[in-house]
Amino acid sequence: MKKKISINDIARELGISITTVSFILNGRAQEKRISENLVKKVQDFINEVDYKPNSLARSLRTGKTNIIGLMVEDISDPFFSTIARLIEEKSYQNGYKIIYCSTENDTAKTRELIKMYSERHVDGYIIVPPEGIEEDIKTLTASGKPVVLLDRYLPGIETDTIVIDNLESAYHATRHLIDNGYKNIAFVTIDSLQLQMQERLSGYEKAMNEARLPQYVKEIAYNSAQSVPQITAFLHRKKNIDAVFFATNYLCVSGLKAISGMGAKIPQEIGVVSFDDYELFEMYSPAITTVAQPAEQIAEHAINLLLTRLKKNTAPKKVERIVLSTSFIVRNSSIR
Amino acid sequence: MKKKISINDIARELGISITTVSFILNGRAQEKRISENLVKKVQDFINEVDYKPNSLARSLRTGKTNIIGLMVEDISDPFFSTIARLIEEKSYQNGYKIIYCSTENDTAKTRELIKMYSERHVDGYIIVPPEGIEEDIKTLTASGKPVVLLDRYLPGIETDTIVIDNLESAYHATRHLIDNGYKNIAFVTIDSLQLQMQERLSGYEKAMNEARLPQYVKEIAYNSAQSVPQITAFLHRKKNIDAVFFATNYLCVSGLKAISGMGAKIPQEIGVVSFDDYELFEMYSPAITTVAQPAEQIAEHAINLLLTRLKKNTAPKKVERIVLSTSFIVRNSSIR
DNA sequence: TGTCTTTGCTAAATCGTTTTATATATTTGC
DNA sequence: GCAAATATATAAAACGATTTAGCAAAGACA
Repeated sequence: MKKKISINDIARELGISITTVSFILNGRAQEKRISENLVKKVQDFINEVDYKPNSLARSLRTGKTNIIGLMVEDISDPFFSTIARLIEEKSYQNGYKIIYCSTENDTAKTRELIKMYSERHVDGYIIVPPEGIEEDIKTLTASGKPVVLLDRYLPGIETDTIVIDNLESAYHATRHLIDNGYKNIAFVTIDSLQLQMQERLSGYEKAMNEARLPQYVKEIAYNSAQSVPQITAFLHRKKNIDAVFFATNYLCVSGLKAISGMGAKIPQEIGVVSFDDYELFEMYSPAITTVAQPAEQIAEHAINLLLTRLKKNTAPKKVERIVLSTSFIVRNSSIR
Repeated sequence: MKKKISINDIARELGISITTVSFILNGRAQEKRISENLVKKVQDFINEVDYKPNSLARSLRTGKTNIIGLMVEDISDPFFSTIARLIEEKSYQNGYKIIYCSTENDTAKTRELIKMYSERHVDGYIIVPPEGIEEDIKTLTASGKPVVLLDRYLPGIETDTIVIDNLESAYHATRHLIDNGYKNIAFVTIDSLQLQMQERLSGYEKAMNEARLPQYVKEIAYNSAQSVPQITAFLHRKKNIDAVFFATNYLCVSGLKAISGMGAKIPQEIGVVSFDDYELFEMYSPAITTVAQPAEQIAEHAINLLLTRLKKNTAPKKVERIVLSTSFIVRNSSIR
């Protein structure tokens, strides 16, 4: 249990002041006209004893922690974990650490987590916001901390946001089913007022209206343990449905269980398309057609925006609102 | 950008000393004989202005951060993310926060991460250790920080460890294939000296030896992008193989791709069993038989052990070495 | 009345940094 | 040769908490 060495020890050991050591440590030696001789001596000593500044003390003094708080819906969801990994990597290269957590789309939990992050003095936030968190985000930005929102657009919040073109993507996916001859296409989504979900619905509606086809929308409670029986019941009730467009990957997983449980054949008896790609969809038989979000791009934009805000402490001149487009991956489940 | 309130502000505002405020804050009012009157006044004020102590300052002074560092192999692997979630939940209930990261089984990266955690002054560690990290772990425990190791046993390291019974589990899985009439059973594993992998191999060997059956072992490099073609080539070369036991879930995923690419029928032409359960295995056709690790138990034991060490700052009297047993989930892929 | 306890509170040191203001030599300019 | 400029380094005040040691007033006891 050896004692950690401090800047004081170094100064005492070398018979100089801690101010000098601090300046050298922070690369301000030249600016502060410390002789090269002394700089070398200090650096050598620091290397020798493997001294690392105490980050707590430093943060306490400077008010910066070099930590970014990342809040996604569910870190075990492949879509979000991919994004987290990419953001983490980029942050490290820029001297920032990431701490992440899952909101589970729970407003109260998210509120708690924001509070916790703020108590830990993170320098900036990247958040996939649940419903009803608007005020907390506002408080955050008002406190001067940069915030980048992902995946969802919150009307009335003046902060950088990165979303995908949900309406267009859903429209395209629905059209694909229509073009493959499906007529009674259902849209299975979650019971959420989140704008991105509404837009996916609008995309579906637009395509169906254009084609003058009947619409079947089923809403499932988020995180419901009953999603499989609920979807099964829905499909049983509407026997003429010949295709389903699932609004998220986990809904589709439940849907596949339901369809398989009913013994229906994909794609002959029922066509399937899902939002958000997933390894399972590629390996399932038949492979599932999906709308894939550009995870790399999302991560890239998010961290770049945040880093820009962190670098220049000036208030953002203009809020950025980035809309990315998705790619549509056609697999067997939607072709007949 | 309003200023945060400090303990100083409170003391000044109420015309008392910060010492008093601090005592009340830390629940030592009674012990320190602060009058109930004053306690109430201070607490009311604190609630009113929503004061939160600065955690950096507190940690700097106390040397405790109330943060646990969790390092798993890959946070996007369902096995590890499940464990992470469980550990996180339990920690919160005990006033500890978790920060986690993925080692990717990379020794150098892990070393970096340990250093980073140590610089952040985490109070304790839960680590899934890669190969060659023994010395770093020793340094850690020597520095007095409690460390709990998961999933892998490191010989010669005196610290609490939680593992599963790899040999017995692998033996059981192999026996299952033998009992189902498979004769030429291959074992596909990673090229790692990690003890848990060696034990899985031993379990396979033991069962095969007992049954006097020929052994086919294929090692794939960890994180190899070539795992699918490598497994394909292996199966092509050894045409008589009629079953494969995969040592990890990601190897099995690659294996399924290989088998599907070759057009072989599971389980008629080739039986499959995997270590580590995965949602994909349940949904695959046919569903894949697996050895499932007791994630809840692992998480529970890990956090309990660590919390015990953190509570009593006394040095551990005796290191705990917990061996948990797995459950074997029989699905279609291994029955004929 | 004088001493001893108890009650109720606080001053000041400390954790390990950064940063502002300042001190002391040494050079330069003229 | 003297003032001004420059080079080199430092003392001390923050940052916001915890904790040790101790002080004054009031009550208890003889």
